[in-house]
Amino acid sequence: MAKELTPQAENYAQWYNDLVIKADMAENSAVRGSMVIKPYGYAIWEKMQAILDGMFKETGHENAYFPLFIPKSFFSKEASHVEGFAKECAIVTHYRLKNDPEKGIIVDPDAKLEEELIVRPTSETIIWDTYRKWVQSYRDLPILINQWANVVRWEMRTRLFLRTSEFLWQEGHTAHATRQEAVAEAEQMLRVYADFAENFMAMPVLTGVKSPNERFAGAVETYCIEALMQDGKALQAGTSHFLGQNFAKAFDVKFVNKENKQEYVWATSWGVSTRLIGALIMSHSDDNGLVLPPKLAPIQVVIVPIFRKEEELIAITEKVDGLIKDLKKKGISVKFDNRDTHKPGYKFAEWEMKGVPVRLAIGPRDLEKGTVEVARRDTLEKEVLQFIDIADKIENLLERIQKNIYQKALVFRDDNTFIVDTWEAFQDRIEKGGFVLAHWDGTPETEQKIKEETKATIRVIQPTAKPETGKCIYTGKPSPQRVVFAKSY
RNA sequence: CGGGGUAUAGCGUAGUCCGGUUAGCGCGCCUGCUUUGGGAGCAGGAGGUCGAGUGUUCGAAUCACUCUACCCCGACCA
Repeated sequence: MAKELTPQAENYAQWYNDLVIKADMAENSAVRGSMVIKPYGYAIWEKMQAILDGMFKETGHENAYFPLFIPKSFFSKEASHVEGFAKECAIVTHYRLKNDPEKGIIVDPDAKLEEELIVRPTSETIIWDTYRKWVQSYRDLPILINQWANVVRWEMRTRLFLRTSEFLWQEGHTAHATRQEAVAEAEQMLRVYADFAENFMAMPVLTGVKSPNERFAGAVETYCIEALMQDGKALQAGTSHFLGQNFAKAFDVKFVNKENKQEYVWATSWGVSTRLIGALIMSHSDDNGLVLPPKLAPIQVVIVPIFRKEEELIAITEKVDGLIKDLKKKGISVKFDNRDTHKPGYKFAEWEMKGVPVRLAIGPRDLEKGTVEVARRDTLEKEVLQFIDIADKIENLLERIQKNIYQKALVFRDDNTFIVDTWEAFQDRIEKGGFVLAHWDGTPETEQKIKEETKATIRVIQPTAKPETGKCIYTGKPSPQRVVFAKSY
């Protein structure tokens, strides 16, 4: 009973923390705000990486790697970019330590850097400084590059996966000859993210653009996918930015177009991070632990043998050997948990905590009857099935689980999306959580005031199929469309 | 950076107010036997510079001062 989670209903934040620790995904490290990602958590990240990486390559991108350190001066080149990141930068000032007879190891004051280095909070500056050298003609464009990297943002408060001082992510940085092409790229990558969120993470997302207040520092337009967590708070799960010519101008990246005229290059950047693991957890999991969508589960099927004697284990092993091969042939990852150091009940609880989608239990009784017990993690249902054709049945079940948890999350989101027309109803609804669709007069001032009074921000402005005019919830001024408000992570 | 709190074995904690033998308990860990279809039982065992430093005292986990780290609430944020 050592591994009980705080129930969600009692304290959602505590539940989340307990789960990350007890499912063995990550733990806090000796460095404030930085976590150790443990093998099981990292395996989930590797699955995400592999799928996203494939999608990026499918859309024509290549991977490259840029330095961790960025000269301080680079940051001052794009004004709003500096403003956005200045308050959360780690800075390298020295390059050597020395022994001090009194204080032990100290920073060698003689080893001060001429120019301090910033540990990258994002790589636009160093990348655009590099792109300058790569681009002369329209024939050099587009540049479609992604990098998998770690970045550092010195956050005041951190939470495992959701906000850590150092985090892993990917950042795409593209350069284009025209505005239209860059906008199309930013929109394309938003669709890639939405596709990944919905079809792999089984997490429904709203897509659209950010309000000016919430825009990325240096962007002309920020597109985002926005998900609703089980506690009614929104989570920004991925962003794609149309950067206009801001960085090209700041770093003087020009090209000669077909008409032999100098033009600044158009840019995009886009990223998702290990925060997605937090999103995954808070989309599907329950008081028994993690619930993973089959497409991202490091282990999709676990087989727990039930045995007293060595001979029984041998018989079971023989029985499941073919099944394991069949499943692997189908690309399904299987773990045969034949440890004799733990009892079946312990294993059941452990794999439940770790969110393995399908668990098979097989013991002497099953061997006699030619059956196997199949348990699914999402519904916690168990049934005894004939062993015949079991690999096909499991393959089918995994697909059903993937669909079911998406459907469940979708219903939850729809049940927690509200249309509100009065300020009183708005305040009340925001307090209770969920997405709130309301009219807004379009000004940053109003958004700011709403944030100050309710802590809610505009999460996303969705593209409008049918514009619905109305009056701003706060000022009563005319509004062209509803926007999505929520309290967020 | 403001406000509040905590620091005792791998983890969770009792003891601190009111100083006094060997710092107690649960989980986990190790050994043995019995167990194994939902987190096993019994028996034995190992494991502690009581966050760090200084002071008060015959004597400090306990009192005083200083420092450090972490947690919670705010402002900031993927």
